[in-house]
Amino acid sequence: MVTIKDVARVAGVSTSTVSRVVRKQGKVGKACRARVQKVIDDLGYKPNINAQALVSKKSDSLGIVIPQVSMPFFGALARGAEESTKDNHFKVLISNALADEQAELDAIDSLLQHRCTAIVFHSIHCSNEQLIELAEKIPGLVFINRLIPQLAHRCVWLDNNLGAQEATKFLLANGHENIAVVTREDQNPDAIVRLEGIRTALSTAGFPLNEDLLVGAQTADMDGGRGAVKALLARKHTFSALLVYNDNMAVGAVHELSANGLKVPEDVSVIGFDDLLIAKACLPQLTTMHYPIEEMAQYAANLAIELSENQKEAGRTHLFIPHLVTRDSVIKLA
Amino acid sequence: MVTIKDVARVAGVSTSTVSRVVRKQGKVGKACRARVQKVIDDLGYKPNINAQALVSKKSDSLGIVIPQVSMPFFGALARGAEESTKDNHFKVLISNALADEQAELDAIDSLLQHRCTAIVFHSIHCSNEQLIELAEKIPGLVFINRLIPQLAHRCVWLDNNLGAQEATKFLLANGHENIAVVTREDQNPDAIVRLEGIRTALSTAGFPLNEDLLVGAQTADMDGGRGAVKALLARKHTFSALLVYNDNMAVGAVHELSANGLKVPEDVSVIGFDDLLIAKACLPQLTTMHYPIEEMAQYAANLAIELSENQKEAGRTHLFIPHLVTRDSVIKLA
DNA sequence: CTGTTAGCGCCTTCAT
DNA sequence: ATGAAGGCGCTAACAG
Repeated sequence: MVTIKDVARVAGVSTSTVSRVVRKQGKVGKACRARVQKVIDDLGYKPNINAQALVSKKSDSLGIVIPQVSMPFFGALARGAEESTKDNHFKVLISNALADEQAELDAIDSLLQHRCTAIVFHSIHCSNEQLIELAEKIPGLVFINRLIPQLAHRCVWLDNNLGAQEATKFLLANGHENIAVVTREDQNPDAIVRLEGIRTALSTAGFPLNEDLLVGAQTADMDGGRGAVKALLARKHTFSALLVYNDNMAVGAVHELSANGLKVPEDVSVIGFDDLLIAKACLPQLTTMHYPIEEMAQYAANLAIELSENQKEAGRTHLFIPHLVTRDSVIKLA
Repeated sequence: MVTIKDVARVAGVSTSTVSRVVRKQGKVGKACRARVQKVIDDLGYKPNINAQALVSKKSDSLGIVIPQVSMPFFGALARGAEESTKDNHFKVLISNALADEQAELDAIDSLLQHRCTAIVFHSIHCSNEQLIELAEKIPGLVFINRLIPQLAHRCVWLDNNLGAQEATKFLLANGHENIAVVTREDQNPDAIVRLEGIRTALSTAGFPLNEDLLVGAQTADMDGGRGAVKALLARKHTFSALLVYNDNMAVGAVHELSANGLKVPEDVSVIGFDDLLIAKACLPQLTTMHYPIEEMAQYAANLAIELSENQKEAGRTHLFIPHLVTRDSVIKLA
């Protein structure tokens, strides 16, 4: 590997000068700059990023901590974050932390060891208190998909309540009154908020949620959706529409309905949440709430970088709004 | 950030000693080691990875270059690579390079600047010559999903020909003789090899491919699949089964067939390739060839790390074999 | 404008 | 078994 010294020697200047032309800052004579640049090109010199990070006490990496890159939702998140690094030459360091609280903490730790100063954190296991403590230590830490009241200006999140209301209202507007709801069984905060939104919209419209039509899924994937619908059908209550926590579960729901001879949307309308590829792959294509996770991640990444560079925290809020994507899984009732 | 000096001072030893206990190598007195370790724990000392990389001239990062993390196939690849870092404490540095040759080269460059010595490269734009040149410079560079004959021991790839034959034979075994094929229009090497496999299997069985039943898709996604089937149907030839380049396209194909009143698998059987989540989301669930990309990536990552550490190249070959996953999109003809 | 001088945090001989 | 010294590649004052 050719170093700055090699360039300096060949160009007949000091390393400082080379450093200056590399980073295009500081005053360098026109002729001199050209000469050095030529040597740099000729030798194919590339600065050692580790050395740069060492001396400047920060790296040019944006860290992101998510449960799993391979899950489409988080893949999209990673993609969005990466998009924001196109301009500034940042690299994305991904830390997967699916397991538990400790895994998340370790992931952050590892990023810190790399002197990552800008981090986007999608935490599902840590407590608000823990996150607040972390945030104090790391100015460039931003939370995504989570609202921590005391740290609102460092959180980029989605209005799940509004989204759920919107979805509900759409069903209502299409004449559905017997609406079944598939939520998550676990304590997932998003699930709780969405369910609240659903209840609100339903009550407001004068059709309060029939608790017999509420089922919980054990897992937030297709299997979970199938299982929940199976349980729902076993109850033998009638419903004309199904409001599902997310697209994966919704697809599972469609499968289970179909396996029971119920056609979507003719017999049952289904609406999802997220708008992942899977929603378009489903037949009928799923009507769903679009979750702008890529944009959110890009925004969060920019925010993290900004915060890591200028300490001052902009007082703005970072709330995103989902919107309805109408496809083929919801039918208008006569 | 607490440094090695801080630990040394508090523990009353030299930095060398601390360094020794941190890396658990070299001789250190039992009592001394315990004392130092305690200080390390108390202070929460974590070595600065950039400094380590600088002095040791290599980083603990595994680089991977792929077109896009957000595409499920590559997400799975990233996941596999990451899996291999669980043991050794490596971190995964992802470089997305979708655009072109230059983007791929830049991605490698950037990894090199980080002193990544182990790299898994999924190249779709570079020429064999370019890759061979790179491989000479980077001992820990491994190619995935691509066979470069001169570099076979550095390539981890899939037997696409065999896979395509297998898929074809399965259709044949189910009584299908009029088999339509949806391939990719571009010069994608995998597409070429798979098509060869299909031709071979078909000819061997005595039903050489009817060229009228061969269509190319413009893109390798759902839309591409739809478009290709649309074109195929316009030709008004009969066929009982559809062999599609990959799952995304196959799902598009199912949609287009369905839009034309053709039911899968009753009217037309469909088989895909990859076995992504989307194959299971499709209704009917897609019968497809499982592409063990996660295992392959994990293997490739291990190989890259191994090669980067011990120069000697194991003379083994790294060929993976896809296998059939039978689901609901293929019917047995009477 | 350009060069000199000090480190950044860590590891690696080489002494002791 | 432990410490001292030097240097990895680069940048940041400070001199000229």
